[in-house]
Amino acid sequence: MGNRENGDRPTKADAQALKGHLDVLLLAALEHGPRHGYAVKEALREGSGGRFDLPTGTVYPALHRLERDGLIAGTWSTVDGRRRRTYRLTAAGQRRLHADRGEWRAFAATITKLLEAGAWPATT
Amino acid sequence: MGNRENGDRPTKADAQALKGHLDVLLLAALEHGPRHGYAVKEALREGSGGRFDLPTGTVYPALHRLERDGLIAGTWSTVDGRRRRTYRLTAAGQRRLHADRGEWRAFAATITKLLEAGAWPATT
DNA sequence: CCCGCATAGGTTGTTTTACTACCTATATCC
DNA sequence: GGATATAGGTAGTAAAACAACCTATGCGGG
Repeated sequence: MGNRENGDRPTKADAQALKGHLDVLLLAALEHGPRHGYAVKEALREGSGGRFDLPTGTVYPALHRLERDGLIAGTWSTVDGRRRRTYRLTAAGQRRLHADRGEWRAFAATITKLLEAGAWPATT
Repeated sequence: MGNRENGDRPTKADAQALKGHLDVLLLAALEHGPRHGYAVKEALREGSGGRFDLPTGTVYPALHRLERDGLIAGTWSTVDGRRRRTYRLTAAGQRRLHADRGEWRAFAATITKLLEAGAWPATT
């Protein structure tokens, strides 16, 4: 048995800061049309310039979670003998994406303000 | 006995998305002079417009972690009979702050690009 | 005088989340 | 025949933030 030495190879150890922000990215990846799981993973990698090169152990469970919560819907198909689960955004998923996008803007703006402008109350 | 019904009151349940980004905020709060733990917590709350009103169970362990890692240094003092642990940024902490600030910029820019501009590879 | 609140410091235990490390299987290129 | 890319997973671990507790002092209102 075989590819024990292979598995996944994340290489760019940078994506650990995603914590609460992975879901909104996955939803956004499906915004302009359905993709299958592996294609979502690849789109995230390419679209981020290699920054978010996530292992399958991160992407697949996250997609299962989103499907369980009714934000995306998946259907099985077979292409060239390979099983594919193609996901599309549900109406609830679109609403969540819209809301989370606003959340991200506010969140990022707040952190950026504190980090860049040094907008802290007086030290005394 | 007593204040069982009090404890902490986070009110704005918004800070759970901080995940990987709390440390850099705490370091930045100490950039322009030392503060004691409670003052760091309050500065974060006020400086964020109430967005990051973190419970003590989040702030104190995080400060302990930063101190353990040598990024901040704490000293005890007593003011009006109240114990205070005042923290200052170490040289290592300043370097980390500088590095993490750059990390945040890149991270935020990547997510914003994917969310706002829809910079995804073709769905096909 | 006592109560509650703000200040100041914790701790314990839970949950969520991403990651590491595995595993199966097919098609293609060398 | 072997490696790699594609395509799907799972199990177990580690970290981080949170909820819920706890102690203690000073001060203001009733």
